[in-house]
Amino acid sequence: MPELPEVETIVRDLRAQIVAKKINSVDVFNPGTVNDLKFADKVQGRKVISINRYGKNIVIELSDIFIVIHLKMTGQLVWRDAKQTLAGGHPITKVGLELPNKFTRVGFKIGAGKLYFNDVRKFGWVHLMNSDELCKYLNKLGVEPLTKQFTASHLNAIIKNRTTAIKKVLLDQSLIVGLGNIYVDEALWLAGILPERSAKSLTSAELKALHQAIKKVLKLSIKNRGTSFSDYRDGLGAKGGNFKFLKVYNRNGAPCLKCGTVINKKKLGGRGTHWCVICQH
DNA sequence: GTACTTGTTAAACT
DNA sequence: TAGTTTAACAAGTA
Repeated sequence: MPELPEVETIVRDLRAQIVAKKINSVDVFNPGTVNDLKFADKVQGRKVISINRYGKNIVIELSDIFIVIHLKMTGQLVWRDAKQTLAGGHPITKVGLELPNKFTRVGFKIGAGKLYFNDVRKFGWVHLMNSDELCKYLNKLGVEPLTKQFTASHLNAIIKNRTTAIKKVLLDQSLIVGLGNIYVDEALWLAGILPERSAKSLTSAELKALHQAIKKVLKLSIKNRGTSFSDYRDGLGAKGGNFKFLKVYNRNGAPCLKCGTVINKKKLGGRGTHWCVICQH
């Protein structure tokens, strides 16, 4: 699922393709994906000024308005150049990779290429916001974990009065942005902390370990261009390479990479949670 | 037919 | 009031 590393990868890919180019036309294939009946009319003819990531949100800045995109679980944002080639310039020869397809919800013609928003489950959205609406929306988000604002003491302030499970706190986008089910499990394994531990019960040493682990797992995945299980694709339609670097997520039944004990899986807060009974306390 | 997958939020709690 | 919990959303896959 697209979490911070995946969204960051997409934004970097697209930045090289769409900035300073004009949006020539827009096709809204699924009206429920957008928030404005005149979405296409309002976007067509404008130039892309910038594209940035805020948490798991993608913000495309136009002259006086913003396109805000959330991929939720199965959303994709894929660029196709005029030659309709895949990442690396390879021409599309495989059936099923043509775009738009039946899951394409919005299509943009930008410069000489096309940008497709695909989403199997229709959870994702493409919204138009003015600067006031964008500010109000972004103000609800918590700290970015890869900025210098995210210090160990900041993390301490977040967890110190919370009795709920540390995993749930880390998933709360109003506290810390960008972590989803994959990287929370990875960070807690790396820090040696049980996902169900009460947030406020963490010791000072555990807090520091967790702070470092969060940054480490996110940076590793960005380096590997994100984790692809099924739906995630980068901005050019290719899979990410971080799957084989995962230490616990989706490794239930396999040996722990620290101690060899079989990795467990159970539901916590309605989410599949993976952990090692020996290494995490 | 049923269980399962997850990011976010609204609503219902304590 | 603030923190916490749960259900709901959607739709394809196993």
